[in-house]
Amino acid sequence: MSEQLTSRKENYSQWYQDLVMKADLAEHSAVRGCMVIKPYGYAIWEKMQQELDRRFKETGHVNAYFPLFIPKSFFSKEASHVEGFAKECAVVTHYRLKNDPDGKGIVVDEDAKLEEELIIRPTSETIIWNTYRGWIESYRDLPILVNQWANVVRWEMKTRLFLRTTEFLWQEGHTAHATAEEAVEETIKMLNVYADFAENILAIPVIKGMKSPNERFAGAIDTYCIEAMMQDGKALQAGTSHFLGQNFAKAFDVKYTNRDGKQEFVWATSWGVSTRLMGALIMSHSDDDGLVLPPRLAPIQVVIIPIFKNEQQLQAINEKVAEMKKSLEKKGISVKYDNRDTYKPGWKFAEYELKGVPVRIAIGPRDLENGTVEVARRDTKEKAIYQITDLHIKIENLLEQIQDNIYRKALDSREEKTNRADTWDEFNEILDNKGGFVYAHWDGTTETEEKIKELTKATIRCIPLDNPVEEGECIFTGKPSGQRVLFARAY
RNA sequence: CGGGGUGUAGCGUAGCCCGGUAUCGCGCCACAUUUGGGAUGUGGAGGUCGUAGGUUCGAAUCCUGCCACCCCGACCA
Repeated sequence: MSEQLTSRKENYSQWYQDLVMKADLAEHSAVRGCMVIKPYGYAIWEKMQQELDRRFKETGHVNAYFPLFIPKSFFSKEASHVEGFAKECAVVTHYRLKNDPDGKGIVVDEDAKLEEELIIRPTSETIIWNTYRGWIESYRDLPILVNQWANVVRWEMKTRLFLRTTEFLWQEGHTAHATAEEAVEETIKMLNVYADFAENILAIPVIKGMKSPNERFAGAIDTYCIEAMMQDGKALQAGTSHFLGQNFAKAFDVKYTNRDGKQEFVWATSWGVSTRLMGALIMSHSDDDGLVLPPRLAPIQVVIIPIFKNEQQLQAINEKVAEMKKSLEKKGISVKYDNRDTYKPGWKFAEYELKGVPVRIAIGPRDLENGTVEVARRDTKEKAIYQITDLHIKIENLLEQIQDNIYRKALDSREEKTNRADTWDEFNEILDNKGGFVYAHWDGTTETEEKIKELTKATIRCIPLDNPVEEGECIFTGKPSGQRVLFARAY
């Protein structure tokens, strides 16, 4: 069967790529490292946007938009920031093309060289803080709670559909506060928003934590993150929230006058999630038959497929389905009725499984006689016969059950892939044979962290927030440690 | 960016070593029979062989540059 995916067991990354393409989520474009997000993939991203945007607004944020281009000089104003991003910036140097004087084609017009090069934003802290300088004078102007939905460009060496592309879509929140306490509170608040979204909508369990100094965002005082575990035992950072201190305020001279009439630098946060979440979603739940979408995120929650031998039967089914569809939609359920006669039922079954539609309803002449339908759930592949009379209530419940089941399954899978290591040998043994998360003691130094990374490819994903205090010895150096940190090989 | 690989119809491929105008499967179109798990038969359409040059009477095939993608490293959300 030509439509089948490579199995996860056979080749996990091939499976991932097959799935992205065959489920019609995205494809490679003519531009290196850049993808085309196809309508079905974009519909899923739009659902993510809606859910996140609602949560941002509920927590007092507003949307705004800043330029794609950033003057080069802005980048050098915050030392560690430029260091972190300099190596992966796309630079605009000219503003005009002309016909090639030596023949056909078109060339850059060297006369149209920009006086100052423009950087295509890899992130917007610099342009935004340069702007905030003009917005903030008094404590009365604070806080500023702004989010931006945008595209950014990072010239990564190696790209992978959704997980790492040269251009990607994301949201970036940039807030300004009068006090450090308030900014820290904001940082944690947004981390919690992300965690809530990941667990309740995406059905992906995450571990909230703080990055080690080495893994911190360029320009941040503290970087918090949510970390998820994929089916192949690799970790994936699903979102970050940074406490930026006064670094950007100082770099861009953003001060406010406090109640005592004194000038103070403003405190900042930034936080973001990207289309990478699409990758997390796929690798958390999907199987060898295709995508598995949690109902709360699925653009199509229920697909109805008629089974008919002739036009007359189809007519009768159409009428029945119209009622069903209406009562389901009244419950807020998104329903697609696929009564095309150009594809056979079996083909459609496979197609919607590939696309991860949570519930499929099949209805044929037999059902019309009995007042029933066949209901199949995507997550477990189970089929059951339901009475049509109270179908909408049962489907509503079923969608919730599926949402829970998908989450629980992902959680079980993560637990199974979470281990503790007390010795260096044990640590290596777990990474090589099981993969997954490893809780282990670490002496707290960047040197040790880097050495471990070099030897095992495992990094400290985070220092979990709910970490118990536990005395122990660093698995690598044997030096004393006050708590375990979370290691894993990661995407 | 370093090492390895690939690029032939919408997709997957054979042919390349040893030069003579491209093979097969899926898909697509038409018709018929089908329709409760990816239908079958018959007929048909579809190709700048990634791209630009070079060698040659002749290039998918040999040579060079470039581009893209995949795998493994280094970098990262």
